[in-house]
Amino acid sequence: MPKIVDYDARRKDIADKTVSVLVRDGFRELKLGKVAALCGIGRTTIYQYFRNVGQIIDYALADVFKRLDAEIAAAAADVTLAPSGKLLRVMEFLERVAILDKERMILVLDFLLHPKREVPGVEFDVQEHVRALRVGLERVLRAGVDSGELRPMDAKSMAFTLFSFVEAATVHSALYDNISLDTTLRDLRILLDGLKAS
Amino acid sequence: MPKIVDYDARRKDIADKTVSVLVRDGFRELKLGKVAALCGIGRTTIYQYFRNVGQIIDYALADVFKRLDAEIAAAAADVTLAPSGKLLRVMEFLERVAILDKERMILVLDFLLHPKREVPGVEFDVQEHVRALRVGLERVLRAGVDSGELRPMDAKSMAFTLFSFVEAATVHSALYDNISLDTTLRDLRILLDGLKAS
Amino acid sequence: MPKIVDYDARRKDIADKTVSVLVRDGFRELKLGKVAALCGIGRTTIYQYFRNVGQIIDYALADVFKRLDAEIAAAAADVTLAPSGKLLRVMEFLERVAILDKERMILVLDFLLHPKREVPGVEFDVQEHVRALRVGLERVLRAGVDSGELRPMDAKSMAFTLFSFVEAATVHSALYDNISLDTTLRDLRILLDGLKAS
Amino acid sequence: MPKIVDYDARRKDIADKTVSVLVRDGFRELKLGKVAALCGIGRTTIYQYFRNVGQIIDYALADVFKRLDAEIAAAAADVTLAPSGKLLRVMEFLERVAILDKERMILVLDFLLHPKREVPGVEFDVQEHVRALRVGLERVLRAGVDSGELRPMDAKSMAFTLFSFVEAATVHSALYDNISLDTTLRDLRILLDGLKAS
DNA sequence: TATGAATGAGAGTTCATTCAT
DNA sequence: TATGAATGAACTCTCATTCAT
Repeated sequence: MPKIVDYDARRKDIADKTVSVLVRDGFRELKLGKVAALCGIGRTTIYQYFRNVGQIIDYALADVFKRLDAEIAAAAADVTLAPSGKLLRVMEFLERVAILDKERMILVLDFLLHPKREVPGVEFDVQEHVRALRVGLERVLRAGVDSGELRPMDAKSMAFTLFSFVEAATVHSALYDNISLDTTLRDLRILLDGLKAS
Repeated sequence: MPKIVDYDARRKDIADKTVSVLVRDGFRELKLGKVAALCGIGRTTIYQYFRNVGQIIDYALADVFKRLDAEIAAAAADVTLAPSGKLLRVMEFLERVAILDKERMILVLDFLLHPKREVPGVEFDVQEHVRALRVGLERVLRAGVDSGELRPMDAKSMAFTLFSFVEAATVHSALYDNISLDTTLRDLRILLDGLKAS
Repeated sequence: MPKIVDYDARRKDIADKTVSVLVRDGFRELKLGKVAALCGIGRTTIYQYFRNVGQIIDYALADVFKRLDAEIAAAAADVTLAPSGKLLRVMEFLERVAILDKERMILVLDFLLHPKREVPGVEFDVQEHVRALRVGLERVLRAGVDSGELRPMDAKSMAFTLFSFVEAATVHSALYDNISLDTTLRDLRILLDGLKAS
Repeated sequence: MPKIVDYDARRKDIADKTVSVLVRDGFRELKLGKVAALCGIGRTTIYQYFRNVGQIIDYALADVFKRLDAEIAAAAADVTLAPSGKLLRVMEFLERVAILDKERMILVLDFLLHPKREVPGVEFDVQEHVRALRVGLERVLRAGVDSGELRPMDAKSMAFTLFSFVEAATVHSALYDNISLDTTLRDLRILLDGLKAS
């Protein structure tokens, strides 16, 4: 019987290291050799796990959005929460990711800034997935407005604005290592409080 | 003096086209061949105007910041304006650039997101220049607070926040072609009004 | 103005050397490095003249058949020759090529033996071109039979058989360097004489 | 003794499939992965049976010639046959192989056309073995001439010519699937009849 | 025995850059 | 000045082969 290796764990490791190199050095400097070295494996071993560079990025992107999608869905389905509570939960989660998992979020931002795909072979449609996320936010907002818990507003536009907040947090955590999650979350709560019907 | 005009015009053209390719296709797809084709010149002719790829980007970045620096300096030096007026002028300018000259601003954002330089050979320090810009903003804010025109605030933090606004505008204009400059500026004015001492 | 190089001459040189390497060492040992070395140029310079390996082979094959086609057409159109004369001219030409330009003919034979294309990217359809050549031979044979100059025969089958003669000559000149063109041609003439109506 | 039977059977299977891939797709497309897939075994299992690719080809070539050598030897030793009978038996056998076992014969032809060995590591000397075969033919011819059964001839040259017949049959069966063995053998018999002393 | 894991060697190919006109 | 020619460096990816179970 062959060597026993945790296939999925290694896939994840390769994808993580790829994102790291990508974010630290930029797309132009993404060399599989660097990734392999970081993983402690041979350069060609990567091809046991991914067909090509594009597939690694695809995996990383799908992985990010799987978590984001799941959280939004979970919040939406949480019957113990009023719309404002759902909103807070989702936004806190996004901020948390933007600050704690900043490399992945920068990757997402890269693809938003360069729609024509940074790397040939990447099939994942970041733009579309972000749009879907925003629609999820919108739905929560609208539910709050309908129930009278949130003040009347243009839900679409507000979803947009709330997303800006996440983007800004991503940019800032890229720029400054010491962004405080607590402070950011406090600011967020104040902002969201303002959305409640008086 | 036709030659000199031609020379500088072509340098600018090459840099502009480079930024276009970069932003549209991503750094990884930046090929001098594409740039030359867009400029309608031979591939190697580029080397008559720039020593290498890094120098083209350097030129483009320097060009952006020359305008930004100049505007901030001009606003600061404008004796006809009160601090709040200077602030408005600077911020309006930045928003305008973010929306109307979005490719250049995306380039700047790219370098902010990837500090280790997207292209080897680029010497221009974007981080440092952005910091300088923010310090300029801070100075205006502090002057306003000191003169009593603006309400007391943490100027440093506020400069930071105001910059977020510009970054968000850049991301959004990358994402959506039809960002309205007017709406954005109106929102900006409301926001800045809130900074005035009552 | 750029370096002056005889573009077509170099293309031909590259194709010739490619065929040489191919025939001497086999398809598996066709390495562009070897070809480039034989041409006295850098490995990557080849890509100035051909898009990829397949294109080189395509060029070589097209080149062979251009000559073969031209000769068959010329013989067919030669009004000074009776059918038996045309037949002799064509067959002598084919034998001559098989012996004097044996590398190119071995290349053709390779593709006949391995219909699924030896090299990915080769588009030239050798089987079809050989078929066309045989049809040309057939036409000449039929004209001779119709005019009464040649004895009645199954033209299709005879064209086939005459081709075997060329193939055998190719194989033999591959095997033995000292195949005598004169002897082969003499045998050929005797053979073709037998086709004449008594 | 199931294991030993299995072992040899699998060696043969691997060699057969290797030849198939080789002949169908060309040497350049010979990948052990394809062979393993055709055999229904894992890619690396092949190394339980052969040390490397060259050894597989060696085995296949040796296998072909073992049969050819044996048949020639058997015919030569067959005291019930006159030289012309031996000749017929050998030639019929060769034709039969050329048509019924065409893949193996194409393999042989490949090595004749590319003396420098198609695959590095192959040690089997095809040229030499074919030469030996021809010498065997020659011996039979000479015996016939000496006994007066066959008409006087240059045995060496005639052995050569008879081989051409086999080569042509191989090329043709590669080209056209529906080569008729019966027709070919009938033609062969007529041809060989012509060698008999009147 | 059988085979997944792992990898070094090496191929084709691309491209920024230099050369030469 | 402008640019085709030329190429070295470097990258992605393939594959035979070895390792370890």
